[in-house]
Amino acid sequence: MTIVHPGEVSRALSHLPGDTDIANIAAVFDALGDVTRVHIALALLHVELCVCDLAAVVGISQSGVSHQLRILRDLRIVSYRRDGKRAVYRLIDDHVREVLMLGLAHTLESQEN
Amino acid sequence: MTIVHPGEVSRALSHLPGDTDIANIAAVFDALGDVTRVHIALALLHVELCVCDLAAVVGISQSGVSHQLRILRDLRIVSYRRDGKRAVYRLIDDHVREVLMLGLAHTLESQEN
DNA sequence: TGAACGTATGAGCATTCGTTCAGATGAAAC
DNA sequence: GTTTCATCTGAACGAATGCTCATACGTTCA
Repeated sequence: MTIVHPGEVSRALSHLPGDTDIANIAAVFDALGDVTRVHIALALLHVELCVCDLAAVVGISQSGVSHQLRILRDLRIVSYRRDGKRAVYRLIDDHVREVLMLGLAHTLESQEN
Repeated sequence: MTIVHPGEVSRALSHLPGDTDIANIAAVFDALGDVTRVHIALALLHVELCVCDLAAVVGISQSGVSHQLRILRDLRIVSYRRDGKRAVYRLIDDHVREVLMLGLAHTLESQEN
């Protein structure tokens, strides 16, 4: 396998993040790349919700939601506060909100053809 | 499993896209949620590249790149033009570029703590 | 303290995914 | 036509994923 356009290749390489950064970016998108997890994230776009309410919204077990929330927490997509026995989750910042809305916009656009 | 905050739940539900839309949004993020595919997409941020040059950049076989490009094509993340025997790929629009850069920004921010 | 409730975690299983290998398709040059 | 080269596709296999079940943790209230 040979390089056909060395100039373009080195231009591409020069703007490319390091392997660790690429892996982290992939991890963030992967976290949102699952129906259950985007469902959770979209549900949190405008309100905070506790785990059992999230389970009701997305329609899987409380345990399943908790497992997915761990992934979203680890990737700094959601955060939570304790309210007595409850854990109330929210999106971590407007940055995440923006990504979600771009994703939504992208799929709505794609439907037009 | 019971609903604890009916008001918040219905607020969440009222802003939620339909199941099909949610699945499509998840599919788009999932497409970018793989190291190889996001590597490809990031390589295309500023240049067009043919398949074999992409293989050189991301470091897997040309066949593997082609398989992943199919997924990115199907989800309207990349498009391509033919140049003789070659297929030259590019990001489909600035929308996608914006999503990628938000993802990059998010991971760079997360590193600060 | 002990019971009750919401949440988190670990194991196990079915399913999905990404890769390579081998071969097919299609375009250009002879 | 045939050869060559770049790309695409299908099969197959190991690795990773998401769910449920059962159980543990931690907080509240009696």
